[in-house]
Amino acid sequence: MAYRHTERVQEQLQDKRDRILQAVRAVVGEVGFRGAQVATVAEAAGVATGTVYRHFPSKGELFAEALALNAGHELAVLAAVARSEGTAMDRLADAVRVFALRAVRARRLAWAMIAEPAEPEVDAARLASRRAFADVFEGLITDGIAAGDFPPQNARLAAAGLIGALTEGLIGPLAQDADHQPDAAALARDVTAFCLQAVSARPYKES
Amino acid sequence: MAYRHTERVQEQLQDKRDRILQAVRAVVGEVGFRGAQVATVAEAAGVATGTVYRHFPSKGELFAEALALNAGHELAVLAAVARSEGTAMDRLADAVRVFALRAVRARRLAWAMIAEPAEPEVDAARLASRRAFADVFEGLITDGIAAGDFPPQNARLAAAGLIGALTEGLIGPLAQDADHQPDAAALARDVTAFCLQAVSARPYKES
DNA sequence: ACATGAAATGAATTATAGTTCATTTCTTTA
DNA sequence: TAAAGAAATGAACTATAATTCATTTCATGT
Repeated sequence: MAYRHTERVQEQLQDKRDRILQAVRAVVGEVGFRGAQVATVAEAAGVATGTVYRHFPSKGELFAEALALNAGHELAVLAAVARSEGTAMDRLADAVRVFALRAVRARRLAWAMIAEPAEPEVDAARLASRRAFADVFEGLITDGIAAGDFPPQNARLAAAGLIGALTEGLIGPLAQDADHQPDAAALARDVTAFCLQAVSARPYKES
Repeated sequence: MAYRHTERVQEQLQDKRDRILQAVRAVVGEVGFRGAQVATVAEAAGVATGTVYRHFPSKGELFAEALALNAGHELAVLAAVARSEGTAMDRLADAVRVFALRAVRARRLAWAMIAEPAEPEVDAARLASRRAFADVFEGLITDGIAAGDFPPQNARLAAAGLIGALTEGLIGPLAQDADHQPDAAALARDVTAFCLQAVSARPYKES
Protein backbone atom coordinates (compact mmCIF):
# COMPACT_ATOMS: atom_id res chain seq x y z
CA MET A 1 0.00 0.00 0.00
CA ALA A 2 1.55 3.24 -1.04
CA TYR A 3 -1.23 5.69 -1.73
CA ARG A 4 -4.55 6.57 -0.23
CA HIS A 5 -6.82 9.56 -0.53
CA THR A 6 -6.03 12.06 2.13
CA GLU A 7 -8.30 14.83 3.27
CA ARG A 8 -6.27 17.43 1.51
CA VAL A 9 -6.67 15.66 -1.81
CA GLN A 10 -10.38 15.37 -1.27
CA GLU A 11 -10.52 19.08 -0.65
CA GLN A 12 -8.52 19.79 -3.76
CA LEU A 13 -10.86 17.64 -5.78
CA GLN A 14 -13.92 19.28 -4.32
CA ASP A 15 -12.35 22.64 -4.89
CA LYS A 16 -11.62 21.87 -8.52
CA ARG A 17 -15.15 20.66 -9.00
CA ASP A 18 -16.46 23.87 -7.52
CA ARG A 19 -14.16 25.94 -9.65
CA ILE A 20 -15.48 24.25 -12.75
CA LEU A 21 -19.05 24.93 -11.71
CA GLN A 22 -18.18 28.53 -10.99
CA ALA A 23 -16.52 28.77 -14.37
CA VAL A 24 -19.72 27.61 -16.04
CA ARG A 25 -21.55 30.37 -14.23
CA ALA A 26 -19.01 32.93 -15.33
CA VAL A 27 -18.87 31.81 -18.94
CA VAL A 28 -22.62 31.47 -19.28
CA GLY A 29 -23.08 34.87 -17.69
CA GLU A 30 -20.82 36.22 -20.39
CA VAL A 31 -21.85 34.44 -23.56
CA GLY A 32 -24.88 32.35 -22.61
CA PHE A 33 -25.32 28.65 -23.19
CA ARG A 34 -25.01 29.15 -26.90
CA GLY A 35 -21.43 30.29 -26.63
CA ALA A 36 -20.36 28.17 -23.70
CA GLN A 37 -18.10 25.34 -24.84
CA VAL A 38 -16.48 22.80 -22.62
CA ALA A 39 -13.05 23.97 -23.71
CA THR A 40 -13.92 27.55 -22.79
CA VAL A 41 -15.23 26.55 -19.40
CA ALA A 42 -12.13 24.48 -18.75
CA GLU A 43 -9.91 27.40 -19.60
CA ALA A 44 -11.93 29.71 -17.39
CA ALA A 45 -11.56 27.21 -14.54
CA GLY A 46 -7.85 26.93 -15.17
CA VAL A 47 -7.94 23.22 -15.99
CA ALA A 48 -7.54 21.12 -19.08
CA THR A 49 -10.53 20.06 -21.13
CA GLY A 50 -10.17 16.46 -20.11
CA THR A 51 -10.24 17.35 -16.44
CA VAL A 52 -13.81 18.48 -16.76
CA TYR A 53 -14.71 14.92 -17.67
CA ARG A 54 -13.05 13.57 -14.55
CA HIS A 55 -15.59 15.52 -12.53
CA PHE A 56 -18.68 15.45 -14.72
CA PRO A 57 -19.93 12.76 -17.06
CA SER A 58 -20.99 15.11 -19.86
CA LYS A 59 -21.46 18.70 -20.84
CA GLY A 60 -25.19 18.43 -20.32
CA GLU A 61 -24.89 17.19 -16.76
CA LEU A 62 -22.23 19.73 -15.88
CA PHE A 63 -24.33 22.59 -17.15
CA ALA A 64 -27.45 21.21 -15.57
CA GLU A 65 -25.74 21.02 -12.19
CA ALA A 66 -24.42 24.54 -12.56
CA LEU A 67 -27.89 25.77 -13.32
CA ALA A 68 -29.43 23.89 -10.42
CA LEU A 69 -26.83 25.31 -8.08
CA ASN A 70 -27.49 28.85 -9.13
CA ALA A 71 -31.24 28.45 -9.23
CA GLY A 72 -31.20 26.92 -5.78
CA HIS A 73 -29.41 29.95 -4.45
CA GLU A 74 -31.86 32.35 -6.04
CA LEU A 75 -34.76 30.28 -4.85
CA ALA A 76 -33.53 30.43 -1.27
CA VAL A 77 -33.39 34.20 -1.46
CA LEU A 78 -36.87 34.39 -2.93
CA ALA A 79 -38.33 31.92 -0.47
CA ALA A 80 -36.90 33.88 2.44
CA VAL A 81 -38.62 37.00 1.22
CA ALA A 82 -41.86 35.13 0.70
CA ARG A 83 -41.70 33.77 4.25
CA SER A 84 -41.19 37.15 5.90
CA GLU A 85 -43.74 39.13 7.90
CA GLY A 86 -46.47 41.13 6.26
CA THR A 87 -49.58 40.80 4.17
CA ALA A 88 -49.59 38.56 1.14
CA MET A 89 -49.71 41.65 -1.02
CA ASP A 90 -46.61 43.11 0.62
CA ARG A 91 -44.72 39.86 0.46
CA LEU A 92 -45.60 39.36 -3.18
CA ALA A 93 -44.48 42.89 -3.90
CA ASP A 94 -41.18 42.25 -2.14
CA ALA A 95 -40.68 38.93 -3.87
CA VAL A 96 -41.29 40.38 -7.30
CA ARG A 97 -39.08 43.36 -6.57
CA VAL A 98 -36.25 41.20 -5.33
CA PHE A 99 -36.53 38.91 -8.32
CA ALA A 100 -36.53 41.88 -10.65
CA LEU A 101 -33.58 43.63 -9.07
CA ARG A 102 -31.45 40.54 -9.00
CA ALA A 103 -32.34 39.68 -12.58
CA VAL A 104 -31.49 43.05 -14.07
CA ARG A 105 -28.23 43.07 -12.20
CA ALA A 106 -27.10 40.02 -14.19
CA ARG A 107 -29.25 39.99 -17.27
CA ARG A 108 -27.33 37.62 -19.46
CA LEU A 109 -27.02 35.05 -16.72
CA ALA A 110 -30.65 35.42 -15.73
CA TRP A 111 -31.76 34.95 -19.31
CA ALA A 112 -29.70 31.82 -19.62
CA MET A 113 -30.95 30.45 -16.33
CA ILE A 114 -34.58 31.19 -16.95
CA ALA A 115 -35.22 30.85 -20.61
CA GLU A 116 -32.37 30.07 -22.95
CA PRO A 117 -32.79 26.53 -24.19
CA ALA A 118 -29.78 24.29 -24.03
CA GLU A 119 -28.98 20.61 -23.67
CA PRO A 120 -31.92 18.41 -22.69
CA GLU A 121 -30.45 17.86 -19.22
CA VAL A 122 -30.27 21.60 -18.73
CA ASP A 123 -33.82 22.03 -19.90
CA ALA A 124 -34.93 19.42 -17.42
CA ALA A 125 -33.08 21.08 -14.57
CA ARG A 126 -34.54 24.41 -15.53
CA LEU A 127 -38.04 23.08 -15.66
CA ALA A 128 -37.66 21.88 -12.08
CA SER A 129 -36.28 25.17 -10.83
CA ARG A 130 -38.82 27.14 -12.78
CA ARG A 131 -41.57 25.17 -11.12
CA ALA A 132 -40.02 25.93 -7.76
CA PHE A 133 -40.05 29.64 -8.54
CA ALA A 134 -43.61 29.46 -9.76
CA ASP A 135 -44.58 27.59 -6.60
CA VAL A 136 -43.33 30.44 -4.46
CA PHE A 137 -45.39 32.95 -6.38
CA GLU A 138 -48.36 30.64 -6.46
CA GLY A 139 -48.23 30.24 -2.70
CA LEU A 140 -48.23 33.99 -2.20
CA ILE A 141 -51.13 34.45 -4.59
CA THR A 142 -53.10 31.71 -2.87
CA ASP A 143 -52.40 33.35 0.48
CA GLY A 144 -53.55 36.66 -0.90
CA ILE A 145 -56.77 35.20 -2.22
CA ALA A 146 -57.48 33.57 1.13
CA ALA A 147 -56.78 36.85 2.92
CA GLY A 148 -59.01 38.78 0.58
CA ASP A 149 -56.12 40.82 -0.81
CA PHE A 150 -56.59 39.39 -4.27
CA PRO A 151 -59.69 38.32 -6.17
CA PRO A 152 -60.27 34.63 -6.81
CA GLN A 153 -58.24 33.55 -9.79
CA ASN A 154 -56.25 30.75 -11.32
CA ALA A 155 -53.25 31.05 -9.02
CA ARG A 156 -51.11 28.54 -10.88
CA LEU A 157 -51.59 30.33 -14.16
CA ALA A 158 -51.11 33.72 -12.57
CA ALA A 159 -47.78 32.57 -11.13
CA ALA A 160 -46.67 31.48 -14.58
CA GLY A 161 -47.85 34.79 -15.94
CA LEU A 162 -45.78 36.68 -13.39
CA ILE A 163 -42.67 34.78 -14.32
CA GLY A 164 -43.38 35.37 -17.98
CA ALA A 165 -43.90 39.06 -17.47
CA LEU A 166 -40.75 39.36 -15.38
CA THR A 167 -38.74 37.41 -17.93
CA GLU A 168 -39.98 39.33 -20.89
CA GLY A 169 -39.90 42.72 -19.27
CA LEU A 170 -36.53 42.42 -17.63
CA ILE A 171 -34.28 40.07 -19.46
CA GLY A 172 -35.88 38.88 -22.67
CA PRO A 173 -35.01 40.02 -26.16
CA LEU A 174 -37.28 43.02 -25.92
CA ALA A 175 -35.40 44.23 -22.89
CA GLN A 176 -31.99 43.68 -24.43
CA ASP A 177 -32.00 46.94 -26.28
CA ALA A 178 -32.36 48.92 -23.11
CA ASP A 179 -31.72 52.14 -24.92
CA HIS A 180 -34.66 53.75 -23.20
CA GLN A 181 -34.43 52.16 -19.78
CA PRO A 182 -30.91 52.17 -18.49
CA ASP A 183 -32.21 52.69 -14.98
CA ALA A 184 -32.47 49.27 -13.39
CA ALA A 185 -34.33 50.55 -10.36
CA ALA A 186 -36.99 52.26 -12.45
CA LEU A 187 -37.38 49.19 -14.61
CA ALA A 188 -37.79 47.01 -11.56
CA ARG A 189 -40.34 49.42 -10.15
CA ASP A 190 -42.45 49.42 -13.32
CA VAL A 191 -42.33 45.67 -13.64
CA THR A 192 -43.33 45.25 -10.04
CA ALA A 193 -46.27 47.58 -10.56
CA PHE A 194 -47.37 45.57 -13.57
CA CYS A 195 -47.14 42.28 -11.72
CA LEU A 196 -49.04 43.47 -8.69
CA GLN A 197 -51.74 44.97 -10.79
CA ALA A 198 -52.06 41.69 -12.66
CA VAL A 199 -52.98 39.73 -9.56
CA SER A 200 -54.60 42.41 -7.45
CA ALA A 201 -56.93 44.17 -9.87
CA ARG A 202 -60.58 43.32 -9.83
CA PRO A 203 -61.58 40.71 -12.38
CA TYR A 204 -62.18 42.16 -15.76
CA LYS A 205 -65.68 41.74 -17.08
CA GLU A 206 -66.76 42.15 -20.63
CA SER A 207 -69.24 44.90 -21.20
CA MET B 1 -29.84 30.32 -78.22
CA ALA B 2 -31.74 27.31 -77.04
CA TYR B 3 -33.02 28.00 -73.57
CA ARG B 4 -34.61 30.87 -71.77
CA HIS B 5 -36.68 31.12 -68.62
CA THR B 6 -40.32 30.82 -69.38
CA GLU B 7 -43.15 31.78 -67.14
CA ARG B 8 -43.95 28.21 -66.33
CA VAL B 9 -40.43 27.58 -65.06
CA GLN B 10 -40.58 30.69 -62.93
CA GLU B 11 -43.77 29.44 -61.41
CA GLN B 12 -42.27 26.06 -60.71
CA LEU B 13 -39.32 27.68 -59.04
CA GLN B 14 -41.51 29.93 -56.94
CA ASP B 15 -43.65 26.97 -56.08
CA LYS B 16 -40.70 24.91 -54.97
CA ARG B 17 -39.46 27.79 -52.87
CA ASP B 18 -42.84 28.06 -51.23
CA ARG B 19 -43.00 24.35 -50.65
CA ILE B 20 -39.67 24.49 -48.86
CA LEU B 21 -40.85 27.34 -46.66
CA GLN B 22 -44.02 25.44 -45.88
CA ALA B 23 -41.96 22.38 -45.06
CA VAL B 24 -39.97 24.39 -42.54
CA ARG B 25 -43.21 25.41 -40.91
CA ALA B 26 -44.42 21.83 -40.79
CA VAL B 27 -41.18 20.39 -39.46
CA VAL B 28 -40.67 23.13 -36.89
CA GLY B 29 -44.28 22.73 -35.77
CA GLU B 30 -43.49 19.07 -35.19
CA VAL B 31 -40.05 19.03 -33.63
CA GLY B 32 -39.11 22.66 -33.11
CA PHE B 33 -35.98 24.36 -34.30
CA ARG B 34 -33.86 22.04 -32.23
CA GLY B 35 -34.87 19.02 -34.26
CA ALA B 36 -35.29 20.68 -37.63
CA GLN B 37 -32.44 19.73 -39.93
CA VAL B 38 -32.03 20.83 -43.49
CA ALA B 39 -32.21 17.24 -44.67
CA THR B 40 -35.49 16.73 -42.83
CA VAL B 41 -36.97 19.88 -44.27
CA ALA B 42 -35.87 18.87 -47.74
CA GLU B 43 -37.50 15.49 -47.38
CA ALA B 44 -40.70 17.05 -46.10
CA ALA B 45 -40.71 19.36 -49.10
CA GLY B 46 -40.09 16.47 -51.43
CA VAL B 47 -36.77 17.78 -52.73
CA ALA B 48 -33.14 16.85 -52.32
CA THR B 49 -31.00 18.46 -49.67
CA GLY B 50 -28.97 20.34 -52.22
CA THR B 51 -32.07 21.87 -53.76
CA VAL B 52 -32.69 23.81 -50.60
CA TYR B 53 -29.42 25.60 -51.21
CA ARG B 54 -30.48 26.58 -54.71
CA HIS B 55 -33.27 28.60 -53.16
CA PHE B 56 -31.77 29.78 -49.89
CA PRO B 57 -28.20 30.73 -49.06
CA SER B 58 -28.09 29.04 -45.67
CA LYS B 59 -30.11 27.24 -43.08
CA GLY B 60 -30.25 30.34 -40.95
CA GLU B 61 -31.70 32.51 -43.68
CA LEU B 62 -34.17 29.87 -44.74
CA PHE B 63 -35.47 29.45 -41.23
CA ALA B 64 -35.49 33.18 -40.64
CA GLU B 65 -37.60 33.74 -43.74
CA ALA B 66 -39.98 30.98 -42.72
CA LEU B 67 -40.38 32.58 -39.32
CA ALA B 68 -40.91 36.02 -40.77
CA LEU B 69 -43.54 34.66 -43.13
CA ASN B 70 -45.46 33.01 -40.36
CA ALA B 71 -45.09 35.88 -37.95
CA GLY B 72 -46.27 38.28 -40.61
CA HIS B 73 -49.41 36.28 -41.05
CA GLU B 74 -50.12 36.19 -37.34
CA LEU B 75 -49.37 39.86 -37.03
CA ALA B 76 -51.87 40.69 -39.74
CA VAL B 77 -54.56 38.79 -37.86
CA LEU B 78 -53.70 40.52 -34.62
CA ALA B 79 -53.50 43.95 -36.19
CA ALA B 80 -56.89 43.49 -37.78
CA VAL B 81 -58.40 42.72 -34.40
CA ALA B 82 -56.66 45.69 -32.86
CA ARG B 83 -58.01 47.95 -35.58
CA SER B 84 -61.62 46.91 -35.15
CA GLU B 85 -64.43 48.91 -33.55
CA GLY B 86 -64.81 49.21 -29.81
CA THR B 87 -63.16 50.57 -26.72
CA ALA B 88 -59.47 50.08 -26.19
CA MET B 89 -60.27 47.65 -23.44
CA ASP B 90 -62.49 45.54 -25.64
CA ARG B 91 -59.99 45.55 -28.46
CA LEU B 92 -57.18 44.58 -26.14
CA ALA B 93 -59.34 41.80 -24.74
CA ASP B 94 -60.03 40.54 -28.23
CA ALA B 95 -56.41 40.79 -29.27
CA VAL B 96 -55.20 38.86 -26.26
CA ARG B 97 -57.89 36.25 -26.69
CA VAL B 98 -57.13 35.77 -30.36
CA PHE B 99 -53.44 35.51 -29.66
CA ALA B 100 -54.09 32.99 -26.91
CA LEU B 101 -56.45 30.81 -28.90
CA ARG B 102 -54.20 30.68 -31.92
CA ALA B 103 -51.19 29.92 -29.79
CA VAL B 104 -52.70 27.03 -27.87
CA ARG B 105 -53.99 25.56 -31.10
CA ALA B 106 -50.40 25.11 -32.31
CA ARG B 107 -48.30 25.14 -29.19
CA ARG B 108 -45.10 23.68 -30.51
CA LEU B 109 -45.03 26.00 -33.48
CA ALA B 110 -45.93 29.00 -31.36
CA TRP B 111 -43.18 28.22 -28.89
CA ALA B 112 -40.67 27.95 -31.69
CA MET B 113 -41.84 31.17 -33.30
CA ILE B 114 -41.95 33.18 -30.11
CA ALA B 115 -39.24 31.94 -27.88
CA GLU B 116 -37.15 28.98 -28.92
CA PRO B 117 -33.66 30.22 -29.70
CA ALA B 118 -32.14 29.15 -32.96
CA GLU B 119 -29.64 30.40 -35.49
CA PRO B 120 -28.65 34.05 -35.10
CA GLU B 121 -30.54 35.01 -38.27
CA VAL B 122 -33.66 33.44 -36.82
CA ASP B 123 -33.19 35.25 -33.54
CA ALA B 124 -32.89 38.51 -35.42
CA ALA B 125 -36.04 37.87 -37.41
CA ARG B 126 -37.85 36.91 -34.27
CA LEU B 127 -36.78 40.04 -32.48
CA ALA B 128 -38.27 42.11 -35.27
CA SER B 129 -41.57 40.25 -35.28
CA ARG B 130 -41.71 40.24 -31.51
CA ARG B 131 -41.34 44.00 -31.53
CA ALA B 132 -44.16 44.20 -34.03
CA PHE B 133 -46.41 42.16 -31.76
CA ALA B 134 -45.43 44.24 -28.78
CA ASP B 135 -46.15 47.39 -30.76
CA VAL B 136 -49.72 46.28 -31.37
CA PHE B 137 -50.28 45.70 -27.68
CA GLU B 138 -48.50 48.88 -26.77
CA GLY B 139 -50.71 50.85 -29.11
CA LEU B 140 -53.83 49.42 -27.53
CA ILE B 141 -52.58 50.15 -24.06
CA THR B 142 -51.68 53.70 -25.02
CA ASP B 143 -55.14 54.13 -26.50
CA GLY B 144 -56.66 52.79 -23.33
CA ILE B 145 -54.70 55.16 -21.17
CA ALA B 146 -55.72 58.09 -23.34
CA ALA B 147 -59.36 57.00 -23.13
CA GLY B 148 -59.21 56.59 -19.38
CA ASP B 149 -59.79 52.82 -19.57
CA PHE B 150 -56.40 52.10 -18.07
CA PRO B 151 -54.32 53.96 -15.51
CA PRO B 152 -51.16 55.72 -16.61
CA GLN B 153 -48.39 53.16 -16.87
CA ASN B 154 -45.30 52.18 -18.76
CA ALA B 155 -47.07 51.00 -21.89
CA ARG B 156 -43.98 49.62 -23.56
CA LEU B 157 -43.12 47.52 -20.55
CA ALA B 158 -46.71 46.45 -20.06
CA ALA B 159 -46.82 45.24 -23.65
CA ALA B 160 -43.70 43.17 -23.08
CA GLY B 161 -45.25 41.86 -19.89
CA LEU B 162 -48.36 40.76 -21.74
CA ILE B 163 -46.35 38.86 -24.27
CA GLY B 164 -44.34 37.28 -21.52
CA ALA B 165 -47.41 36.26 -19.59
CA LEU B 166 -49.03 34.85 -22.71
CA THR B 167 -45.91 32.96 -23.64
CA GLU B 168 -45.34 31.53 -20.23
CA GLY B 169 -48.93 30.74 -19.50
CA LEU B 170 -49.81 29.21 -22.82
CA ILE B 171 -46.84 27.69 -24.50
CA GLY B 172 -43.82 27.80 -22.23
CA PRO B 173 -42.30 24.91 -20.34
CA LEU B 174 -44.67 25.36 -17.44
CA ALA B 175 -47.61 24.94 -19.76
CA GLN B 176 -46.19 21.89 -21.51
CA ASP B 177 -47.39 19.52 -18.86
CA ALA B 178 -50.96 20.52 -19.36
CA ASP B 179 -52.15 17.68 -17.22
CA HIS B 180 -54.53 19.95 -15.42
CA GLN B 181 -55.60 22.20 -18.26
CA PRO B 182 -56.49 20.23 -21.34
CA ASP B 183 -59.21 22.71 -22.10
CA ALA B 184 -57.72 25.24 -24.49
CA ALA B 185 -60.68 27.57 -24.23
CA ALA B 186 -60.54 27.70 -20.44
CA LEU B 187 -56.82 28.28 -20.54
CA ALA B 188 -57.23 31.10 -23.02
CA ARG B 189 -59.95 32.60 -20.85
CA ASP B 190 -57.84 32.57 -17.69
CA VAL B 191 -54.82 34.00 -19.46
CA THR B 192 -56.93 36.71 -20.98
CA ALA B 193 -58.30 37.59 -17.56
CA PHE B 194 -54.80 37.80 -16.14
CA CYS B 195 -53.59 40.05 -18.94
CA LEU B 196 -56.51 42.41 -18.70
CA GLN B 197 -56.19 42.70 -14.95
CA ALA B 198 -52.57 43.57 -15.43
CA VAL B 199 -53.34 46.70 -17.39
CA SER B 200 -56.87 47.53 -16.31
CA ALA B 201 -57.68 50.30 -13.93
CA ARG B 202 -59.70 48.75 -11.21
CA PRO B 203 -57.72 48.09 -8.07
CA TYR B 204 -59.25 45.29 -6.05
CA LYS B 205 -58.39 46.88 -2.79
CA GLU B 206 -57.05 50.27 -1.86
CA SER B 207 -53.62 49.91 -0.41
C1' DA C 1 -35.14 15.04 -82.39
C1' DC C 2 -31.31 17.41 -80.64
C1' DA C 3 -28.31 20.73 -78.70
C1' DT C 4 -28.04 23.86 -74.87
C1' DG C 5 -28.37 25.80 -70.60
C1' DA C 6 -30.59 25.64 -66.14
C1' DA C 7 -32.21 23.01 -62.15
C1' DA C 8 -32.03 19.03 -59.17
C1' DT C 9 -29.63 15.53 -57.02
C1' DG C 10 -27.32 13.28 -53.01
C1' DA C 11 -22.95 11.39 -51.85
C1' DA C 12 -18.85 13.44 -50.36
C1' DT C 13 -16.75 17.14 -47.91
C1' DT C 14 -16.18 20.34 -44.25
C1' DA C 15 -16.74 22.50 -39.85
C1' DT C 16 -17.72 22.35 -35.21
C1' DA C 17 -17.61 20.86 -30.81
C1' DG C 18 -18.09 16.93 -27.48
C1' DT C 19 -15.53 13.07 -25.76
C1' DT C 20 -11.66 9.83 -25.10
C1' DC C 21 -7.28 7.99 -23.66
C1' DA C 22 -2.20 7.28 -23.77
C1' DT C 23 0.99 9.93 -21.47
C1' DT C 24 2.63 13.03 -17.92
C1' DT C 25 2.49 15.07 -13.44
C1' DC C 26 1.42 14.99 -8.75
C1' DT C 27 0.68 12.69 -3.80
C1' DT C 28 1.31 9.51 -0.60
C1' DT C 29 3.67 6.15 2.14
C1' DA C 30 7.39 2.94 3.14
C1' DT D 1 13.86 9.05 -2.23
C1' DA D 2 11.51 5.61 -4.74
C1' DA D 3 7.52 3.01 -5.92
C1' DA D 4 2.62 3.06 -6.66
C1' DG D 5 -1.64 4.78 -7.43
C1' DA D 6 -4.50 8.69 -8.71
C1' DA D 7 -5.37 12.91 -11.16
C1' DA D 8 -4.47 16.04 -14.95
C1' DT D 9 -3.39 16.84 -19.50
C1' DG D 10 -4.51 18.03 -24.37
C1' DA D 11 -3.98 16.16 -28.86
C1' DA D 12 -6.52 12.90 -31.32
C1' DC D 13 -10.82 10.88 -32.17
C1' DT D 14 -15.70 10.88 -33.17
C1' DA D 15 -20.36 12.25 -34.07
C1' DT D 16 -23.39 15.36 -36.03
C1' DA D 17 -25.12 18.23 -39.26
C1' DA D 18 -24.34 22.05 -42.57
C1' DT D 19 -22.68 22.80 -47.12
C1' DT D 20 -20.68 21.74 -51.67
C1' DC D 21 -20.22 20.10 -56.37
C1' DA D 22 -19.64 16.63 -60.11
C1' DT D 23 -23.17 14.39 -62.25
C1' DT D 24 -27.84 13.64 -63.85
C1' DT D 25 -32.31 15.16 -65.18
C1' DC D 26 -35.34 18.38 -67.16
C1' DA D 27 -37.04 22.51 -70.39
C1' DT D 28 -36.59 25.21 -74.26
C1' DG D 29 -36.15 26.64 -79.08
C1' DT D 30 -34.53 25.40 -83.64
